[in-house]
Amino acid sequence: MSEPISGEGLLFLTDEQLQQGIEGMFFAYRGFTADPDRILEELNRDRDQNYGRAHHRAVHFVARAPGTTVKNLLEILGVTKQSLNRVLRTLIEDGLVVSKVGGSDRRERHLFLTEAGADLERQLSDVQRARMRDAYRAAGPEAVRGFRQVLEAMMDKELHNKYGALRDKSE
Amino acid sequence: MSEPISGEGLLFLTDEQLQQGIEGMFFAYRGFTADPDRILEELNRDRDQNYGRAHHRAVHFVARAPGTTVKNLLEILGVTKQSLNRVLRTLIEDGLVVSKVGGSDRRERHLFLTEAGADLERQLSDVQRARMRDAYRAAGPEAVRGFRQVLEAMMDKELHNKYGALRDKSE
DNA sequence: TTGGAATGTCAACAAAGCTGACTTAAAATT
DNA sequence: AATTTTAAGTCAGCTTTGTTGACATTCCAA
Repeated sequence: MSEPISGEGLLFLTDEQLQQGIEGMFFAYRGFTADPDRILEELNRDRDQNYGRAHHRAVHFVARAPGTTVKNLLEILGVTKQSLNRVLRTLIEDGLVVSKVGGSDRRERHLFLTEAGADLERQLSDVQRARMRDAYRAAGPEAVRGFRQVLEAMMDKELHNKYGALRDKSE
Repeated sequence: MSEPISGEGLLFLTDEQLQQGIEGMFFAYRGFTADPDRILEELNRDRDQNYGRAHHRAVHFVARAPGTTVKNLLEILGVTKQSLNRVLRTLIEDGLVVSKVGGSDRRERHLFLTEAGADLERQLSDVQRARMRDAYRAAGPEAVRGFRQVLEAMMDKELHNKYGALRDKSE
């Protein structure tokens, strides 16, 4: 208890320390989603179709990997096609996303943001990045490296790969 | 792009770096909840009342702060009392949680886990801690410190306080 | 004794996940 | 050429977990 972390790279982790990490994730994730949630809520005033986190995620990843297929998006988001389809349908109906038939494989649909879609994405992304930037700055560069390392180690292996792929190609 | 992070404590953060942090949070949170989710899903086979993440969270914080009041739990979880009540009711009906009238203030209900409740909590908590432990070990002690710092900086201020209080007292 | 706080309950609803069954079109395989 | 597989989409129905709003009860405190 007196020396929870050794200097040799070997970790003596108490349950209390792990517990704090768990709760840290819980509270931090709340903060992480709070700002975009607020924007969406305001945007939903006097509208018919309400957008939520699911829409945010879809728009985010379409912005991130323009031309991505529905199948790819399904794998990244980890939801059923029925669930994603409901979200995509409203986004397409509202003119935020367009779906184009694939060139080489015409079964596929490639997804892109419209101007309006990109606008919304920017709004959501701006506040989320701002919070991330503030947190990074408050914690410092060394902490940021550590943060990234722990996050990567916490992901599922397969997701980790999809995440890696996302950082390279976008088609 | 060539020197994204300076050595002087001043951060030059590209949007790409922040974006990666955002996606890191998204994927890591999925990993973070995956194991307890799986246990609950298995447990839900051949049962009537299904438990989900909301039940996990309730049980977690009751275990963490035995005797906590409903009001306190509401603040920590950030949901409405109706939503929490539905979860607590099933946990109480199933004999996982007991609610005791407060001693000093008899309006309050103090919550405790029963033996069975503590058993479930331990199951869920074990796998979650195991993942956290593995991630911490893989990343190393320096990274863990950084991770914690960034998480704390990412929380909302009020939540940060509740989180801090949780680390001290449990009543 | 009256007002307000803490708790709980009922009803209704919405977002976002799920399963299962099915269609259409295109591609791949046999 | 015929069959099977894959990608996408749809319909129906269900669950969990969140939301409002209205209301009752209990009981502390001014």
